[in-house]
Amino acid sequence: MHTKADQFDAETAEMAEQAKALSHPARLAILRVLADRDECICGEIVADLPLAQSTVSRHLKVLKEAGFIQGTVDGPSVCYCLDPAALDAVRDQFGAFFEGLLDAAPDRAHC
Amino acid sequence: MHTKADQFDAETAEMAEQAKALSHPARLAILRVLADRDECICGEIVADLPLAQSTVSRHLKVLKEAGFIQGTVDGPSVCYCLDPAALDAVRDQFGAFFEGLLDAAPDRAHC
DNA sequence: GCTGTTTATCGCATGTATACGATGGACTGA
DNA sequence: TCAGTCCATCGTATACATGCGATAAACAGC
Repeated sequence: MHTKADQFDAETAEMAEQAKALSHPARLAILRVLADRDECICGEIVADLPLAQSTVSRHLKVLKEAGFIQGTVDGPSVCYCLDPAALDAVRDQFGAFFEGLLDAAPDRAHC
Repeated sequence: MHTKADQFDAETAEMAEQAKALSHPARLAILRVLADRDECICGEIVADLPLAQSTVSRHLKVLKEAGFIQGTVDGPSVCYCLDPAALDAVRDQFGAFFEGLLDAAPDRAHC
């Protein structure tokens, strides 16, 4: 067996999954490209990254499975866009997590 | 060669590293334990998690290398604590990242 | 010094992630 | 229909991640 993630609660597991989706620079770069450029054609993303087309496609799949982006077929090409609602939710979740840590931590510097 | 992370800018690479440190439920659980409990002895953390001592020690090392926690030797045991300054910085960095995405994205729903 | 406790590290096994080229399927336009 | 374009997936290779038991290193107390 490789991972024991099952033994943690669902919320924690979900957050870890989301962090994992953000844990590769190529995927962060893809998100930035989608936010910055006015188009979202897959081919343009590939052209912007120093990676092979098949590799970028794989990263796009990870981001899609994590819910960060959507992809719609547009004739021969595919249009990828950010999912603002999902990003908003994830931002709130991470924000709440860090707040929870920081609320309890600062007064406990016994180290 | 396995990763091409070198081909992305340092800021992106650093953020990916931090996300990777948060990408396992055991590590999120460790951070919560350190925030919630009034002690931070390694042995207590091990007792709280469904993992072997050696595995927890490995996760602690990852969190330490990412800067999220500090460990100080206290006699025979080791006292781990959150690093509030580091957590604050990471929270701001992630917050700014998501804000940057959301500022540009919402009006671009061509998908 | 010896012994027991505590934690880090090593060795090993297994599963996952990343990358690329090659292939295939879907669509467009001649 | 046929050729060309675009993208996803497959196959393969390699590196990393996770887990455990066993062992080592550091310390406390006797």
